[in-house]
Amino acid sequence: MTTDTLNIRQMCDAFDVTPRTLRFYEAKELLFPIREGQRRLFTKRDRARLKLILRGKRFGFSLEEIRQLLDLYHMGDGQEAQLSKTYVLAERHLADMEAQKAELEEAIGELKEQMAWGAAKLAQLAKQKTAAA
Amino acid sequence: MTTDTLNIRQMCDAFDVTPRTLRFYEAKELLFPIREGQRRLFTKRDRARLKLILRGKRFGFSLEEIRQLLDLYHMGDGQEAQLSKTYVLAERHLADMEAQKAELEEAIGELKEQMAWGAAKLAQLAKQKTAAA
DNA sequence: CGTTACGTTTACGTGAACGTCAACTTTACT
DNA sequence: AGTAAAGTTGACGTTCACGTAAACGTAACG
Repeated sequence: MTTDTLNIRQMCDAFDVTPRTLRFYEAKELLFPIREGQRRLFTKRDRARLKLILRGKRFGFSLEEIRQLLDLYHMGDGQEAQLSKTYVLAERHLADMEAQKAELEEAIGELKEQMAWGAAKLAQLAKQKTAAA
Repeated sequence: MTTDTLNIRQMCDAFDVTPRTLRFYEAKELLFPIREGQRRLFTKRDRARLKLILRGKRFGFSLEEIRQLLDLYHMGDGQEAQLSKTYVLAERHLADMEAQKAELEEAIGELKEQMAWGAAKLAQLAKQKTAAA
């Protein structure tokens, strides 16, 4: 196997982000690449985290929210207090996502309705054109 | 029936936004309140649009994207060219939302897995405490 | 008629999430 | 040894989506 770590360019290509973004995420403590001399090397863990970061962004979470939530996916074998605190956060997060899913389904339904209406309107216009010919 | 329009304060209370936000949305041509003298009056149409705006925001769309999409829900009886252009945009929007829904379902699934793991860990810790007592 | 409440415009400020540029190292060739 | 490529650290700039403060209008109330 190759080194199992990616340099910044490989990481950027893999996730379609800029170096600036990765450095920024590191500064914000969302990623923790190891260093080889002065250069960053992104581990498997960083890749997993970045995937979650980008997903979180798509769902409209801020980086700060995401930072908190990342711990959910890295629930180490900490002490009970920390673990249960994290668990509570996860519950909230889950509820939020399920609410969003419901809203999304509603939105999709409504948009489809509108589109059906538009399609009908277009068909009607097409018919008029045919009749006129 | 009362006037069927809301002043800015009523509108803010109804949607939990600030006056600044409503004025900002008007400046960005997302809302078109009518004027009574110098004051804004928000119509039923504005309420429908604001609902869509806030929904769009929750799904991570920018205000500019939302502005374009708002026309989808107000597909007037325009001419065919405009109507079909709008329709195409709607198709893209729909595809985007369904992709997001899929991603969301995946995320929910993964989070649930993590939570199950965390719950097990917590149960285990509780058991240890019981045993120690 | 003053003032209080509500709204308005104008304008500058702010936090988040990067973009961009300059100056510098380090490694990799030739 | 020279130089190009890739990466690094500041540091300032930018866009979006508003917040916030100042100065003003106006309609109603005591």
